[in-house]
Amino acid sequence: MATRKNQAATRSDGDAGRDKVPRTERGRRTLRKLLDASATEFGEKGFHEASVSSITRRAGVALGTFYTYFDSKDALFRALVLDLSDNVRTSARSALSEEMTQLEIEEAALAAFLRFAREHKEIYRIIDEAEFVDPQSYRTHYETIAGRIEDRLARGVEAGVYRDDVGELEAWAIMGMNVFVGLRYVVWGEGDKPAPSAETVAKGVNRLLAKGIAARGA
Amino acid sequence: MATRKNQAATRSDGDAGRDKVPRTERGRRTLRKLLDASATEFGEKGFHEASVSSITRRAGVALGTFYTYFDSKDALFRALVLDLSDNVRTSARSALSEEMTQLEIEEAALAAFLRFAREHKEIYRIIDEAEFVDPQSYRTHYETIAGRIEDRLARGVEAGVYRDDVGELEAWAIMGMNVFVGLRYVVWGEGDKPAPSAETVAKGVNRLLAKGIAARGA
Amino acid sequence: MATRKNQAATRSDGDAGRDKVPRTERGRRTLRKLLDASATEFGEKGFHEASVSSITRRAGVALGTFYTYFDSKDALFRALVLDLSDNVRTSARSALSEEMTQLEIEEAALAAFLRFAREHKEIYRIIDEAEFVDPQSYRTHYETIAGRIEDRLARGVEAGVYRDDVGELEAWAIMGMNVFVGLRYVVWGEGDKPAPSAETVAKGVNRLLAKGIAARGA
Amino acid sequence: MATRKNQAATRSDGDAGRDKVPRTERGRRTLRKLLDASATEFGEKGFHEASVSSITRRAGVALGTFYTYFDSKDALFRALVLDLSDNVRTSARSALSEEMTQLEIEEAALAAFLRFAREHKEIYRIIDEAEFVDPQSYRTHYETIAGRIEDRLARGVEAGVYRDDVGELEAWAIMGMNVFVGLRYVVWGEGDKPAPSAETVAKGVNRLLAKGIAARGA
DNA sequence: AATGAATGAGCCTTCATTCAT
DNA sequence: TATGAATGAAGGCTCATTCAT
Repeated sequence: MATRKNQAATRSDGDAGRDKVPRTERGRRTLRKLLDASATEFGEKGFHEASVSSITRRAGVALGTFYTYFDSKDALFRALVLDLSDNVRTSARSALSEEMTQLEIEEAALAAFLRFAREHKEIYRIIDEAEFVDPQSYRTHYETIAGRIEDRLARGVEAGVYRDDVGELEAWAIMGMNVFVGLRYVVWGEGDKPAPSAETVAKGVNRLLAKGIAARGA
Repeated sequence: MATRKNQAATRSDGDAGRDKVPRTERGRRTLRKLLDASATEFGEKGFHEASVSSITRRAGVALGTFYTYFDSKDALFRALVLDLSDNVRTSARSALSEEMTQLEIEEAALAAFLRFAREHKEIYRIIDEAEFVDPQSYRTHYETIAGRIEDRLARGVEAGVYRDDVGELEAWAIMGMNVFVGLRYVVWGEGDKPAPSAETVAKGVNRLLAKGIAARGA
Repeated sequence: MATRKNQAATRSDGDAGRDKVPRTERGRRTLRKLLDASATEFGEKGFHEASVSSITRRAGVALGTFYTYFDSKDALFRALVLDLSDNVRTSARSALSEEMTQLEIEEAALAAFLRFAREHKEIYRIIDEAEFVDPQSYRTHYETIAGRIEDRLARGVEAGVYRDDVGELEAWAIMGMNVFVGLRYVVWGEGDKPAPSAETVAKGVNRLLAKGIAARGA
Repeated sequence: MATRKNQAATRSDGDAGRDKVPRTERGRRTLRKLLDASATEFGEKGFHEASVSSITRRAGVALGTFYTYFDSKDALFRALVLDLSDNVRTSARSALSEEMTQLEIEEAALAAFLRFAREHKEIYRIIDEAEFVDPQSYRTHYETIAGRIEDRLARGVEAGVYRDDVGELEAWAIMGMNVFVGLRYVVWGEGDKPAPSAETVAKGVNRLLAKGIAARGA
């Protein structure tokens, strides 16, 4: 059949499909509106329930305009995951300083993440759904973060403030703690009483991280 | 349910849609085939990519037969999440014994979970996707597990083996560690070298849990 | 991207994609209705203007029913071309008899084709459009017909009624004459005066075929 | 035009939509680029698969520029068909001379057409597709050619070199032969052995035309 | 209980054409 | 004249669910 190149042939991963870059100022503004609208839409409805037409409606542009900037709904989702990953990193990084001890850095990083998540609750749904929509970026997202934690641990070992056998396993454990306390205290909140502050939660986790839960004499 | 707003008038929430219980032996066998087939299908494809017709094809029954046993695709998914939650619990419970110390219990529980996940890798995808398909069962799943951990922590505090200020926060942190090391070492594996055993991973996490990562003198 | 197997991946020619065979009597009736409706629709509008929904409307079935029997609009078109090729052949064959001379056979074949085209004017549009929709079946259609004509010529040579150097070239020339007089006198007709009968046209072409147009003495 | 019923209110037939004539040298160059690009594009993809944006990309101009020169995709197609018809005629005419006999003229005309088609294979696809895109120009194209052949036949009759009952029917038959041997030997070629020359094919067809295929004594 | 044909709402994507600059 | 962003109607296809047998 030589007809229709029937709708988006499932893109093989090798094919980069770089989203089109706008050449005018107006184009840049439209692209921004689409990205913002889609973050909200995906956060509220999840990938499958989200619709391109609803996204363009939110953005206040015509349906077809979407395809001026993205090859497909999938492509937009991928762009968004990258964007959010970047934002998390930037936001965490700016909370750290050279004068902190390694444990303080770890605590500050968690607090920064929790504050970010408080402002961008949709990040949980979007990242989590990447497991199904784009497994590669899901895996990359967590491996990247674990890698950064592991690097920090290595510096702590070097500095003699951490046991010298901590490594990758601990990095993944720390990431898991951070993600789940964020889910519990930031995304789901308390229900009745006010949610504890990001700093309170971070301090509690940091205590466990530093000393464990065993009683002194045990 | 946040999925397809199908022709069927949205059922009011009160209507539990109890799945039909088969009355004959033949019926019981068909139901079992459907459940097994759907676990595989959902594990491989995720909820949205999975299709009822593919599930019935795997099960070797006609499409229409599905609706003799389940009200909807969603209902099947819900049943599956409950089933898996139960299985995880049973499997963990059987690994514990009265003679263990609290920390040993915690370690054994994690090891049991990792072994279970090794056999049922699909559990990650299925539970995770519940966040989108049936948020309530997703939340309930994790709250239930956290609750069980918290109970064990309370017993440890009572017994004087844990610091007396550990509680819910620590329970969620522990659950997060467990989930993420499972994701890293069981679901994703090593790539090159053989994945570490469930016991090795559990021991490593338990050390962090007991003593933290700070160096002795720090 | 692991999502939607995005609409009919352009089928590679190797993949047969056999249309689904109905298992019940009702199914056979529905399939027949769809084939008839699509012949009319394609004949009236051509492939691109034809729409699946219009075809199902004509057939009096629901849109989705179409996909119970065909993988795609393309697949239906392919099936139709085969069907028409078969019908042309059958109709021509039944007009021939063993007692005819080779030239009489050739004339009878053309007359039969013209009568068929008179009843099924859509065949021209459908076959012609295959050049664009499914080039392979277009080429196959004409090569098959030319092959049949060539075989008949060979028999005439053997019998000594044709010059002994006629062959493939003459076969294609004959097919071209037949197709174009069909287009002129059957499909387009006369406008004012009544169109000549199939037999009249066939006789005229046969005279050219037998003796050419040169004057006796020339 | 049988294509897209676009937003634009269907233009009444009276409005010829004369393509805009460029006033500057730069304009003339742009128009030429567009025409050349579209001949290639339509030849490669056919009308429906061809896209205005691909044509402008080939031509190296912006999308919007297209509408400076043509009212629509259809208008461009129509212009192209006329252009090709003209080219065929010019090319054939230049191959004929006053000294030739009528049969020699017929042979030379076919040879010239075949040579032209060899250089412009796209002509087949474009003319054929006119049947669907612009039926009027399709019909006109063939009626014009048949008319020219008929005129030549009349001259042959007058000169006494043709039987005196040849006329329109023979004209259409001749055109059909010419078109189909072109399709067979020029457009599709041989596959393995080199395609026969235009002259060889023309000579073969001319023999059939002059004397028919019946054996001498038959 | 089982079967499989039938239903139709829903949504992604294409692309000719318009328009503001 | 040229540019390229914006528009939106249109249509192919999917698949959960229903229904007649």
